[in-house]
Amino acid sequence: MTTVLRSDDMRRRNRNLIMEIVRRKGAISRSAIAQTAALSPATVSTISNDLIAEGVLVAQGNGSAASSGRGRPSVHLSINPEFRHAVLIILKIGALNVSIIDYAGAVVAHQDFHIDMANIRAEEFRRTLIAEVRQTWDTSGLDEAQLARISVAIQGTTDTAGVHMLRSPMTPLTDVPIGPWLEEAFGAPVRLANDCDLIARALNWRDPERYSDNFAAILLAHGVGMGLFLRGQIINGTKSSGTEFGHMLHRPDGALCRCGSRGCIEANAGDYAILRRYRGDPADSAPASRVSAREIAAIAEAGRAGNERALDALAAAGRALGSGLAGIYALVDPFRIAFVGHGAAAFSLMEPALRQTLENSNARAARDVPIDLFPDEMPLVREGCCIDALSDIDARQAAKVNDFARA
Amino acid sequence: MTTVLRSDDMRRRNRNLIMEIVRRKGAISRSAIAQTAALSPATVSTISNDLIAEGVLVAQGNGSAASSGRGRPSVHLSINPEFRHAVLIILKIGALNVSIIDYAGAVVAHQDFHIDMANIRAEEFRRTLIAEVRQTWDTSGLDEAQLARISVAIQGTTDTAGVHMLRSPMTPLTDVPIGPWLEEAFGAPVRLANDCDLIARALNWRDPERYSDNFAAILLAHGVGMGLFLRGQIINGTKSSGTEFGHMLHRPDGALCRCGSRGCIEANAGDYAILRRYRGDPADSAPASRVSAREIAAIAEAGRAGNERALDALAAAGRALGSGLAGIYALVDPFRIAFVGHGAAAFSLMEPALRQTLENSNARAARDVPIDLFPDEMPLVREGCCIDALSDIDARQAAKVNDFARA
DNA sequence: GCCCTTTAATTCAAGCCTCAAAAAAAATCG
DNA sequence: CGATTTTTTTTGAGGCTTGAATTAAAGGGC
Repeated sequence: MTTVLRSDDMRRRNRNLIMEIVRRKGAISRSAIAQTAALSPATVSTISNDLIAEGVLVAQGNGSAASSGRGRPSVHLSINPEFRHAVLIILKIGALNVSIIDYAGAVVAHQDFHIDMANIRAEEFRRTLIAEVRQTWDTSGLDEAQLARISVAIQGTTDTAGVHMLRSPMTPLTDVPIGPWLEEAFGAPVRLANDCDLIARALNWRDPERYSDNFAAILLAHGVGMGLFLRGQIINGTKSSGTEFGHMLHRPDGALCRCGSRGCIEANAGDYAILRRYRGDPADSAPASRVSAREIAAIAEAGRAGNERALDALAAAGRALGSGLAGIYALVDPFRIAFVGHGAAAFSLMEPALRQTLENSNARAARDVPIDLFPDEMPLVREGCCIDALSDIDARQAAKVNDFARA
Repeated sequence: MTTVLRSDDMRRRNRNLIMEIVRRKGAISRSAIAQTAALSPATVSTISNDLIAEGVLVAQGNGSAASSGRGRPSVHLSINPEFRHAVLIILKIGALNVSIIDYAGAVVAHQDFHIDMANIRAEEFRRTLIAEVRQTWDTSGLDEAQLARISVAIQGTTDTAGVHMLRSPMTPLTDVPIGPWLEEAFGAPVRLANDCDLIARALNWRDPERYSDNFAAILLAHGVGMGLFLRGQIINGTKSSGTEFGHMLHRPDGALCRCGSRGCIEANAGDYAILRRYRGDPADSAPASRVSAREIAAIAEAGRAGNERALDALAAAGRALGSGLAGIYALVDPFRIAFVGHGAAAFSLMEPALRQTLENSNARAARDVPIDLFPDEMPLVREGCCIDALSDIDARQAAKVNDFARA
């Protein structure tokens, strides 16, 4: 069922549109905004002057930008970095990275911590997390009133609201209320998101031409995860965020997975699975708990040098990924894939098996699906987390102004 | 990227909202509309009087509806059946059903034709189709200017635009331009849609409480198809409509499918697959070309009486369906399923195997997913086709009025 | 039979919002 | 220094929704 539309909704949406354009372009004149947004100059003027008055945007005399000829010079608008700040937290096995960013997305403070969550109790985790975030915040020298949002990227699943961390390979703890913890400690809205979802979000942000309606980001690391966009919207569980692509069944009674099941895609394409097969360990042997990027790189190297076991292990990974994709492609026509993470560095050796698997499937046309590689996932996770935080601040500010005007 | 919003968009959307409410409620007063839509009585008054002036709605003195007490009696608004008419065409193996409906969705003419498309040439198909539609139209005695829309339900896939029929089990013809044929012959907009998608649409229309954000309709007939809603939107291929759920791989090198591959879900759960296994025919024997509903019912009957082969065949179907669902549930958390078609009448005997398969999968929680049964798919296909046609007429009319006002 | 109460629908003025056109601002060019 | 050019702002018009006031059309009570 559609929902009512009032005139302030109109303003809010056009305002968000302008913010999106400014964020993407960095610095842009009012008239250029009007053109890209298909809004009239008058409207852009009104809205952007409001934004400047609020302190959201700043106008900077065109400055260096070659006073490009005749006419009144355009004034470039840009995000006011000082307007608000956000905390980005990236939680992954063994590590906790905290960044403080300004409203323009620049990192103003950053610290990396080690954390072993394998045997941690919830209360200890809570204290550690808060202490390390606070410590990082303090190095920024900012007033806490400046903090408008905390975004957390996690390996694992969250509830849809992005409040609790349901399950994660980092820890045996389940249903961890990270959201409420941080909200209570810092008084700012908090949202958790799955790392793969954030990678997909980042790709969509970076290059909306390529990554718009339908595409997936597949993280090839210790585990295998997927961030999926369909019809321009991110698809995550109805109850939890993050698709469990890695735990789709590839081969009944196949190799043993970290999750305890057998035959998952991950049990064939995750780091530990590739290593296990390369070593010739039995398929039901316990997954290694940690595999370094170097080890995977070494296997790829061996494969390129012609090592049969390496080639076999990587081909198996390719087949598992291909069969999972074929399943999805039966539901939705083939779409672009980005393989992300250090597994992507070995992808060229998985690719033939993957494409062959697609060709043998019912989604034959998927054989030629475009695939991009991003061996380092961290910049994408950070970028996704960043845009998640900032666009949320934008939206909240727009809603606040609206409510204020109404009251 | 979001898009601009102007004040006429607002009006169009609120108008559509009102139409949706009137369509769903059948006859409803202005004040009741205002309440359900969360619009002010003033706005509803303005818009609905416009609609009445255009002839879209009619006002009927509350009539029978017990003059419910004090106060000025409410006037019920309802769709004006005479405003426009639509042609609904349902194409399935061996049959071509044509209905003419009025603007309120009532069938004013209907004819069923037999058609064998196994060895038909495109030109002959075109002529037959047009002739039979025209013949049915003529029995209605309506003026052709009354025809505002043609909606076609097909077994098979279409392009996303809903213009060409790409592939269908009905015929070896591919890429059949049914849309352009009919548009040229009747001068009304035409859209083709996959039958499973329409079934899902119908469920969403009938019972939006139950079938809203995430659910799937699975058609169990000769083939196995799926209409899938995620986040309230129908998901079909990026290039073709209709998910190919039936051709997801269930078991590598498994039973022979109609499509030529092996191990598809359909090759285990389609009519012919159940019959084949029941008879004890080898799994690679050629699929029967047609199986009647009675045959499936007989197998179910035998199963209920304890026949082992029948139970085995139906359990195999349940396992195949369960494994396909488990795959989807790994991507999206478990959602409600409606099994539709005569296979649904035998579902109780597939259910234990299906739920067991889910329980053994990684989507363990999916074991308790709610499942509804609709043994007769035709009313749903018709209803989906009907609402598809009518809501399109509504939207076009709203856009036309808007454009007119702007010019 | 008349007046009061109650509920539905309409009218009206006000407040937003966007837009086109005109005006103002701020440069360059000759 | 005035003409030209381009950007931005101002202004007036028109569309939309809304709350409040008004009108319409009943039933209830005396």
